[in-house]
Amino acid sequence: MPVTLQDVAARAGVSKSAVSRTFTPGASVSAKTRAKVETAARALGYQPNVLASSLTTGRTRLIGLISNNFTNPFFLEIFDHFTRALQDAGLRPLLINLSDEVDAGKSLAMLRQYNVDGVIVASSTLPPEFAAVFHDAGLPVVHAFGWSQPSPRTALVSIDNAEAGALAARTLRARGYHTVGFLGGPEEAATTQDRAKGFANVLAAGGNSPALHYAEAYSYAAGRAAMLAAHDARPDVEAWFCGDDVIAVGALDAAQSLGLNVPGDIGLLGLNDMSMASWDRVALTTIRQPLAQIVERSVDFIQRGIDAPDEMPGRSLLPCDLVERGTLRALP
Amino acid sequence: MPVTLQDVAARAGVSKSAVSRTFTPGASVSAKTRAKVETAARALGYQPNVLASSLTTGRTRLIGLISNNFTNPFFLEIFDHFTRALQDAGLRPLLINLSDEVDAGKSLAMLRQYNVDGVIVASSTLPPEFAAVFHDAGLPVVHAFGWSQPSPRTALVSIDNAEAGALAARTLRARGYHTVGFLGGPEEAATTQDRAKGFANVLAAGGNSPALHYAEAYSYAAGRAAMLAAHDARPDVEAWFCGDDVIAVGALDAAQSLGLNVPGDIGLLGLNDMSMASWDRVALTTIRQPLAQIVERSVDFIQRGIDAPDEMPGRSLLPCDLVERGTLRALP
DNA sequence: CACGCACCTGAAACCGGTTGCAAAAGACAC
DNA sequence: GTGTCTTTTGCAACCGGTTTCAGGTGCGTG
Repeated sequence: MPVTLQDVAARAGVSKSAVSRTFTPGASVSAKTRAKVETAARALGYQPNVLASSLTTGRTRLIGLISNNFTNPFFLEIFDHFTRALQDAGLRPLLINLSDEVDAGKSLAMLRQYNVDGVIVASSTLPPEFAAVFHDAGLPVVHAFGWSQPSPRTALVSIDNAEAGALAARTLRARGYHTVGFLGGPEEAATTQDRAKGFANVLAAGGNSPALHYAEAYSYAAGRAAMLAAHDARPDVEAWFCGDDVIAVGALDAAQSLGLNVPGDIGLLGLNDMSMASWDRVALTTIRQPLAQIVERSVDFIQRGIDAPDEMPGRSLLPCDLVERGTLRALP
Repeated sequence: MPVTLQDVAARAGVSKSAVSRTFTPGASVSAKTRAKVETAARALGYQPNVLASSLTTGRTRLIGLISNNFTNPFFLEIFDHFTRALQDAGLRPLLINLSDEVDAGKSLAMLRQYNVDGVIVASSTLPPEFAAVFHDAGLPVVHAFGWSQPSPRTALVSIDNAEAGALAARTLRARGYHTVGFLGGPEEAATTQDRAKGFANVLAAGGNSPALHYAEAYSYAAGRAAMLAAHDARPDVEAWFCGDDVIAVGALDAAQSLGLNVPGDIGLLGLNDMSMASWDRVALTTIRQPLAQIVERSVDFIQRGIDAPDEMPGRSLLPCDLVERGTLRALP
């Protein structure tokens, strides 16, 4: 049913090779045959079969997009940007949901069956070693939104998490909060540790140290539960830097249910600037991740990894900034 | 670098065919050769190349998952379910973001290059004709979350939108709201019209007709703007049935900014039951779409469409139910 | 007009599998 | 041990492309 190279060749009265070359940039075809082929192709509605050509070229233009974060609304924005950016680069995302799958080997097998040209791991909770598995299998990998310590071997695009933590600490201090805490995401995640470290370092300079609590997941429910526990343990904390926005919203509602006024009684600071943070009834003061740039850079790195596999994997830490809304008191 | 059928055959001391047959369910291989092949394959870490086999079988196990709704948080839940369900069925989603692309032909070309086995259109705003384009190209199509009038040719899984509208009307009436309105999503969408119709029909039975207003998109900002305009035009309306939850949240904040108390001064009813609807500070009363079942059924239909292309496309309208929260007054 | 050269072109091999076919091997009954 | 029937097996062709290679074409030049 679908029209093939052969069909076009027959109709144009040339060989398969001629047709193939017409569609291969940089191949040697005369203007005349090119014209003949193009007319025939148009008439037949010919679409080259990428999969068939991948057999010989070894390129599928397929990119595995892996994530385990399908409950965090910020990731819809991430997917939106990634799908567009990949499409614009002529690549196609094969979306892999790792939410219940912890085994990197298994997803590697899935992706190799499809000969993907590269892998983008979009997750702040998957460990660096996870991405390394793909690298060891000879695939270009970019870990986006991950940890920020020097990476073993894979490309990385992320904010500087320690710097984000530091920015959070400076922000809270500038607003006169003395006793502050970190209400982080999953404790074992490298990003969480990086943020905690940056946060604590700045406080240490002033002779303080933060209360540390962790939510079990990046979700509203986990954030709410963590805040209740954290406040119970440390009712003296005046402001919490939350692991991310969705945790912060959970914390916000927990505070409300405890009868605490935000930002009067307690301050909350998020991270990400997901779209809901700007809803009036949320109005979350937060640290913005430069989403578009992280995605753009990631796709750029993946392209480079494909074109020049032996080059050193890139590494890019982008700056964040503060978005002032209503959950921290104003600067004095 | 990657290990091929040939390598396994050589190591096992058998022909390529034997290896191929070992991995083809239902093929005729003796237990002895099967064992030899399996040991060799395991030792080499062999992964059959789906793409190569697709050349002869015509099956890629790739499914195009098309959506244009990357700003509506409910769709993250949809993607979560779809990716899992497809994975469980041994299929892989090729995610296509149509947000800026209106041309069905162009996305068809993209998908044909990859020989997808089928297409799932997950969108309430793309017109039925859009899905039909894929059908005409000979691809199994399922339109999920779409309109509910008899479909031209493609499979459809959705709620009964007219019935959802009717349920909304009955719900508002039972709570004593007299003058009510529909604050729909994009006016041209078939789903919007279906919901409006069902809503109006029930009211007509009581001799009433609803105020009708439409948001320009399924987004917070559009919902907020639409509510401001709608209230300006019809300040007498006591309760609005909103096109979906994210529009409803926009409306909720608009009401707040107008100094209206919800549900005291004005009632709001959503549709979808997205996760944020249950946030304390949202607490949206809404009509729940049976997300998991819609997805499950869609994947089932796609499988059937692949296995038996000539069968009539399926059609499934699933029931919704009311989730009572805080944006409508209680039953008397 | 013959020669050299750059440029095009088609035949054929190949990518990694599947499958129809005919021959080989086993199973079974006698 | 033989004949027949059923499995199992390998060969070779094929899926839809790409690419090497050798030969063909057209051109400018001496």
